[in-house]
Amino acid sequence: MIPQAPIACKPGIVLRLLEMYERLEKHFGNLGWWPAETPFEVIVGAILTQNTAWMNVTYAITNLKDAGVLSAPTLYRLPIDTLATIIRPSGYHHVKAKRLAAFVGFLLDEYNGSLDDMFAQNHWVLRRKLLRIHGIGEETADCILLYAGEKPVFIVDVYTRRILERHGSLSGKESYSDIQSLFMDNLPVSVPLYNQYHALLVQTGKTFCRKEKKCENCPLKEATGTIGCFT
DNA sequence: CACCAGGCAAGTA
DNA sequence: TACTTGCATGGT
Repeated sequence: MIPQAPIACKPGIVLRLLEMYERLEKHFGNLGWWPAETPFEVIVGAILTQNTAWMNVTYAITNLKDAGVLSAPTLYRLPIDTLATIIRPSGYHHVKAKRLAAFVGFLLDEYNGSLDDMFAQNHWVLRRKLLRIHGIGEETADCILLYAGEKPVFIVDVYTRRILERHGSLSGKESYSDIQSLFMDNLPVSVPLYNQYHALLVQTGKTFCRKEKKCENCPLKEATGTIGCFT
């Protein structure tokens, strides 16, 4: 179950965030994110899925597995154009090949290729290091920390923004950090909770809140209005 | 056929 | 700082 909420929180907002979570959880059940077999595969998927449909990412990851190069040392040895060809189905493949190479280079240079060593440090310190890697921004860094490293960091993505905006809880001008703080200051610090909450928001976004779709039958349709904070 | 997907960096004003 | 643009494939 959900641990106790943090001390420095706003109870009204806590209740609304938890109500939203419970409605989504009841509708979708446990989504079991991240869909990957290893932490390294999580990180590769996090980079490949940038602004890209997940189905296309699965094709690229299958290609990497078939080629036997889904590991840091093998990826690092691969010529960049060869890597780009292998991940081509995920789109932006020349850009993403460089981004994968940048991360793998960082991992080998700084931690001798060991993800355990990389994650064996304060995760906010690690977050700053990840953000310096070419191709890793805030969302990708947080995906790596939460889903590969099991660190309690809340992920903000386009669906998080869109869903909260449609419920009148955001003006649209908030920064990534503003929205991340909205969740982290008002929810218990919990890896399983952050894991499932983000997965639920993405699933809700895909199912009910895509650009072309209306919000019919959305589990949040009957939910209370704005969360507050920014409106 | 048009539209869009689980971002990010680089360029411009 | 605050926009704008390029990057690209495959499903619906």
